[in-house]
Amino acid sequence: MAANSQFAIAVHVLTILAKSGDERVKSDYIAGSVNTNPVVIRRLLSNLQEAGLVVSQVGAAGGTSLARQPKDIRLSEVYKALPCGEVFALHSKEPNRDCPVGRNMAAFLCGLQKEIDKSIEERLRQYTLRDVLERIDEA
Amino acid sequence: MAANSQFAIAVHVLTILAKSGDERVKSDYIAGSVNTNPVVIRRLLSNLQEAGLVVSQVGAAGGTSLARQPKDIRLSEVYKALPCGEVFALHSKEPNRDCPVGRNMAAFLCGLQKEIDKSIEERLRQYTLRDVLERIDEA
DNA sequence: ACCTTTTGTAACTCCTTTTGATACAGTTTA
DNA sequence: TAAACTGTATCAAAAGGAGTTACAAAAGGT
Repeated sequence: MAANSQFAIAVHVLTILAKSGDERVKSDYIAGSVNTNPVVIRRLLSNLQEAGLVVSQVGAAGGTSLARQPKDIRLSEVYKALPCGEVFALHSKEPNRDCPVGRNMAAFLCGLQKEIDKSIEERLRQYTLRDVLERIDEA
Repeated sequence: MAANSQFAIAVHVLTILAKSGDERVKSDYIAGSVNTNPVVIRRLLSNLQEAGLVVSQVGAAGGTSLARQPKDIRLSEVYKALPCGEVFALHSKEPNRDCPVGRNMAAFLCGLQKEIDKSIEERLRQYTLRDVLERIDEA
């Protein structure tokens, strides 16, 4: 359970919201559907709200709904909204400074990380939430 | 220290081997350069050897060297050689079966994972170990 | 106004994974 | 045969994610 499942859950949650249209959905309901704890969902929704993808309302009759049409929400936005880690981590301990290779390795790898992240985002930009809905329904 | 730094270390290690040419390098030396434990290095080299990227020899005067020229080792091969996880994890607990969204979500996300992984590999295929050497040296 | 419902968050435990470390068997060289 | 390595098993330590409980703050209904 260590790997980041936040993106997966986020897509799931957003799909539920998309299906609910303008109706506000409660974290309790979503949690039941995703099969987890409501707080986990609220934490996630908090991130999505910061990114402007959803709108939540507190209080009785509160809940969350999409901030935009499904066709205007790209999965790349979802990905960027979450505090997911990079594809690979840099060295945990800094390499030995006496090693000529180690000295410049970090800079190279850091640049590579950014390139990869860009690739991922480009790929995810091809899908909107509406695409997801269609795939889910036709399956 | 939870995130996977194996890819980063692998590139570092392979660069050291590339710089050493045909000479066999000992895990102790590499560990000193990367600033970690020799066993961590040997575990990693074990993966790289399975993938046919390096050749190790046991016994006195043993050590490891590249199995091919740096120009013939692509970073995508390094990536594939390692048991790194996926970019995002699927749900840890299976979604509620009563939820129509949850039922088909896993299949969609699984396909998406594969697509992303392909993107990463395509990007990494553009770099050979020789490219890394050049970047490291010119910096 | 008050009570209920619901979000937002802090704090804590639990679990998993990665890393680091020790130990030792098996191999090879001299 | 002794010394120097790799290959691995095993364990402890560290970090992070996920699940929980608890509660303050906000909003609606009566």
